[in-house]
Order: sequence, then C-alpha cells, then structure tokens
Amino acid sequence: MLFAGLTESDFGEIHRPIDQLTCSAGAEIYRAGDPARTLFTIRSGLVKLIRELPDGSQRIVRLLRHCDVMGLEALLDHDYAHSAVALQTTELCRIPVEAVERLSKRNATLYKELMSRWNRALGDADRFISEFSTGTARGRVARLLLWLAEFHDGNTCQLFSREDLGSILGLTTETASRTMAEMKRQGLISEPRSNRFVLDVQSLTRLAS
Amino acid sequence: MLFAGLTESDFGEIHRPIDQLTCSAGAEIYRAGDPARTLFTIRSGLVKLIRELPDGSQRIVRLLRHCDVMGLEALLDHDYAHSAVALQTTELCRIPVEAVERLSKRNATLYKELMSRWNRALGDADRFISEFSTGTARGRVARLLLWLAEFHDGNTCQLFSREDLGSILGLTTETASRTMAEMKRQGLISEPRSNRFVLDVQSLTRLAS
DNA sequence: CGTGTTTTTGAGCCAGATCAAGTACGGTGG
DNA sequence: CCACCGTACTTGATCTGGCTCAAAAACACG
Repeated sequence: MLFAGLTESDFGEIHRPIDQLTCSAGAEIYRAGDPARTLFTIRSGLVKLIRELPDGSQRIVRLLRHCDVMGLEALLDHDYAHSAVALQTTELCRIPVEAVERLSKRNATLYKELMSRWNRALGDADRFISEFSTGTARGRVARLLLWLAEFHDGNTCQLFSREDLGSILGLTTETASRTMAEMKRQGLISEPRSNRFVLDVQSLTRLAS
Repeated sequence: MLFAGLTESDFGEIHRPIDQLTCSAGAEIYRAGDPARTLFTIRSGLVKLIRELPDGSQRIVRLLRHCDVMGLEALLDHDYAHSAVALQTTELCRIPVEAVERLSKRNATLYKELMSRWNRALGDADRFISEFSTGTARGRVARLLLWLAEFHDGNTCQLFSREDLGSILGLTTETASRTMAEMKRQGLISEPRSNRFVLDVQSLTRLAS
C-alpha cells in the first residue's frame, strides 16, 4: 500500500527485511521517547497512540487502522512522539527507515505517498479535535461509533474498554459507560456479541450533529 | 526558512514569483474547500485554522506562527482542509506549488524539510488535543498562555478575542472571559496594554499540570 | 470456586453552560 | 470634540451535564 507504484528492482535495494508481525490486544508496539528507527503499516486491527498528560493520566490522540502508517517520525531521526498500543489483535508490517530512504532516493513518487500519509494523520488529528473533543458526551460517542463503523459494514463496529473510550473522547470512564448503557436502552445501539455493536445509523447521525 | 540549504541556481528554476503579503487582523487568507494551489509560510503574526462543525459553529484546530507553513495540502492537489484567518497583523510568503515541485525534483533535502513541517503540524495538533482540550478551564487557559508566551520573552503574550480563546479551548466565550478575569484578580496575569498580557510563569505552570 | 479487574449504577456536587443584563470601547458622523 | 451606535467584553443568576466518590454486579482467569 505504501509502496504501490514501485518496481521489483526497486525492492532489490532493500537489505534489512520488511517483516510482518502480529500483536495481541494490549501489546505495546513502541514507547514514547524511544529512538524511532522503524515505521509500521497496519494491515488489520486497531492501534492507539497515547500521550502522557502532565498530571500522570493519559489521553489517546489518534486511532490507527488498515492502511495507516505509524512512526513516520522515524524518517526525521526523531524519537517516537507517542506510545503505540494495540487495541485489538493487529497485524503490522515493520519497515526499517533505511528501506524507505533507499527507495525514496530513486523514486520521487514515494515522497508524495509519504506526504499523503502525513496528511492523513493530520486529518485524523483534526477529527479528534473537532469531533471527538467537542460537544456533549452523547454527541461524541455517536460520532466515534459512526467513524469506527465506516470501516466495516458501515453499521457495525468493534469496541474496546470503557476507559479507552473515555480517553479518546475526553470523558471519564463512568460517563463513557453510562452513555453507552443509555444508548443501548434507547435502542440506538445493540450488542449482539460482547464488544460488537450494531448501530442505528440514522438516529446516531442525527445525534452527531 | 523552508528553503534553507538550497543554492541560488535552484531558485532560477522558479518562474512564478514568491511574493510577500501582509494581512491585517481578521483577514481571510483562504477558505476551506477552495482548490489549494499556493502554500504560505508565516514570517510574523498569528493565523487560526478553522473547521466548521456540523451544527454550524466553528472550532479552531490550529494556531500558526513564525516559521510555520500553511496549506501543505496544496502539494497533494487537494482542496484546502480549513479556512485560514489572521488573528493579528500577519506577514506571509506566498509560494506557488509549482515552485516547490520544481525545486524538490532536484533537491531531496527539500523533501525532508517538508516532512519536517508536516511533522510539526502534527505535533501542534497533538497539543491541541492533549493540552488545550483536556482538563479544567483554568488549566487549559494556563497552558495556552504559556504556549503563546514561548515565542516572545517567555512571559508575555498578545491575545485575541475571547470568542477565539473559547474556540481554541472548547469553552464558551463567557467561561473564557470569566477565567481570564479571575486570573487577573488573583495576580496570575496582568494586562499593561490592551490585549498584551504578562504572565506569572511559575504559578501558571503549576496550574497547567 | 475464589480473586482481581472491568463495567454498571447510584447519589451528591460542582464546573461550566445558558440566558440575560449591564458596561467598556472604538469608530463614525454631526 | 462630543454624541451615538454597534461590537466585544464582563458580570450575575440559574440550571444541568458530567465529575467524583462509593459500592454493587458482571466477567475473566487461574
């Protein structure tokens, strides 16, 4: 996905291998402050990027999913800016920075591809600010559920702990729980399997605005 | 700044000129949805990037200052993702996309420079999420004031309307006003000239955490 | 089957929203 | 130079959504 448009011979350039790995829910992929020498693309699953707050608590600043790249700061010889933790079973591609650097020396289209990833990350961040950190608890939850569902059938999504839900939306665990419970009672969402939710898209969309 | 490391002859490549312009406070620089064909660097002043919310109100998702680049999405042939409005008198450099594209064809270091700007924008966005949209009103205001002051003496800053202040912090205009007023009364800040504030950095830092 | 963890629920409280005036201020025109 | 007007800011009173503290209930796991 990141390397769409590159030829076979381009890949001959890569020495250290690009390998795949699978993380189970809760696994830490990297930690904020570690020297960034690898970037990752996500093949499946869901990853949270966390920022420690001055008071010790933590806030989730981004959720990454299929086709997202994480650890782009590796290209700039920085340390990782966040800690990355899998929220579900997640399949990753490990890509050594050198690989990208070698490839991009020849191939200018890769640069554009990379910038496109930076841009996507920015768009996601904007969403966290304007949609997930603004308005009532019900509205925030509704917007997040709809966003998560976009990548499935459009009306179902898999969730995670109430604590993480709160940490994405800037709410307490209790409020996150209460809001979900109330939405269930009102039939806006239902939970056929544990942590799998089916959405009443129309009603939630109304709530979201 | 963006073009540090380029030679004179590199600049010969540019056909359409890079020109400067000055915007007064309140001037709209570009509008969300317009086709992005120009990017800008900020020489001085302060610019807000706005996102319309579904309910019609608006939220400020970023503040740009000296050395920041705005409109990077122009490099990807997109439309502008936000509306950009000057908060103070602001001096800008207009850079046509073609200029950057021509230059970057030869000069790989420019790509790195550009990625560095994307990364800075992302860091700023993270700050909006984790510091300006989290915690009590007092804490948010304290963190914003300290952040603004970093680019002056470190303990003074120039402010803007209370409405914008609220729109950055996810608060109402009234709460923004009340919080500022109370901080003045408690001597945490003082306002020698209109909209110029002097900060009690130590106390505010304590409040911020 | 017990033990630790996560989720739910309850009760009370408080920070911030809302609604509504009043006040300061900058600009404009007489 | 002053009176007037519109805008932005401040302040007050009240209400409420979400937080806090606390305890029960549901789960997960050895």
